[in-house]
Amino acid sequence: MVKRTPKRIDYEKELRRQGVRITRQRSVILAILSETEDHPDALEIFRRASAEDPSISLSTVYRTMKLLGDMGAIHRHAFEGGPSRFEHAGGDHHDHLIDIETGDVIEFKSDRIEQLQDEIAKSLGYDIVHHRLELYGRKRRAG
Amino acid sequence: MVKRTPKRIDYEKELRRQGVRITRQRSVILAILSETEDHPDALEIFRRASAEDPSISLSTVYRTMKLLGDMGAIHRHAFEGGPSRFEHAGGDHHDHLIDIETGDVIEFKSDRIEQLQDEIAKSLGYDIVHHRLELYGRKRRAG
DNA sequence: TTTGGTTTTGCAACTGACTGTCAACTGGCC
DNA sequence: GGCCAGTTGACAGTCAGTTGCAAAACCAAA
Repeated sequence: MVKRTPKRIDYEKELRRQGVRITRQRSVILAILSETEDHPDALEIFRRASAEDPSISLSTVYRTMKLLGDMGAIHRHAFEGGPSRFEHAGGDHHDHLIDIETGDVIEFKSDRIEQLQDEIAKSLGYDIVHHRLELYGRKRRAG
Repeated sequence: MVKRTPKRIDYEKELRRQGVRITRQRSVILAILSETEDHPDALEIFRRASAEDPSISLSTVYRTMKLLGDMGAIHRHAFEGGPSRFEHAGGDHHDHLIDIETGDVIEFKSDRIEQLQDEIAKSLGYDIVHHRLELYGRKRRAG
């Protein structure tokens, strides 16, 4: 497995090209998403956005996350027992290991697992459209 | 991968042994769970239970699912874009392939994938407590 | 078998995470 | 700068599930 390399993307240009109107609110949210390395939920994004622009509403955050999800600019993850968390879609595909004690999310990738998934789906007569692989674990105590 | 063998379990005795009071409602729900081969959600269980005992309430279904989940008698699956679905915990561990057109759930198992997951977690300094692997796919059109 | 004291239940009100409605506002092509 | 479809904030509504409470029901003990 391989840790993903951070990557700062210029969403605005690309989204504008796709006909998306870039409002002040969207601009603020996009900046937050492109800068963050973690996986914030809507409320956290709202909090960070409010610091930039106190007039922004939570509805707008939700609407924007939905829009960006549909445009493929971000990925939504519904980890167990919590609200959806988001990340920008810039990097290459990866899965997640969630620290059940801290909620931290670690990204990993395994071509071998992906390949096995394809084989399994094929043997059952299916084509995979997408998948979800999440490991929930606890940090090993040293010693 | 291997399809799981159906298995009818006597929950009542085991639960009673663990100090769980077996009420009329729980008995009905347990019978439904032990007989079904699919992955019903709370509302569907409620519907089936209502046929047995019209006085049963949806709250009781939810409460019972929570209790049985905590006792380890059933597994709860929160597949994408829908309510939790349940299955009895009798069989051996498996993952799920969800038909995105019909909602059908197919069970599969891959020791190789499990093994790779363990290796990945270990290499990241974690012990896996549990995991979630779901393939979302479309049936391949013959021809 | 009756009793008694927890537990559990049904109902209804509540919660969290969104989604929809609508009048007011505003990007961005002209 | 003007226009106007697209977007926003406020807030009501939805959906899945949880919770408070008085009444009912387990089931261990007598």
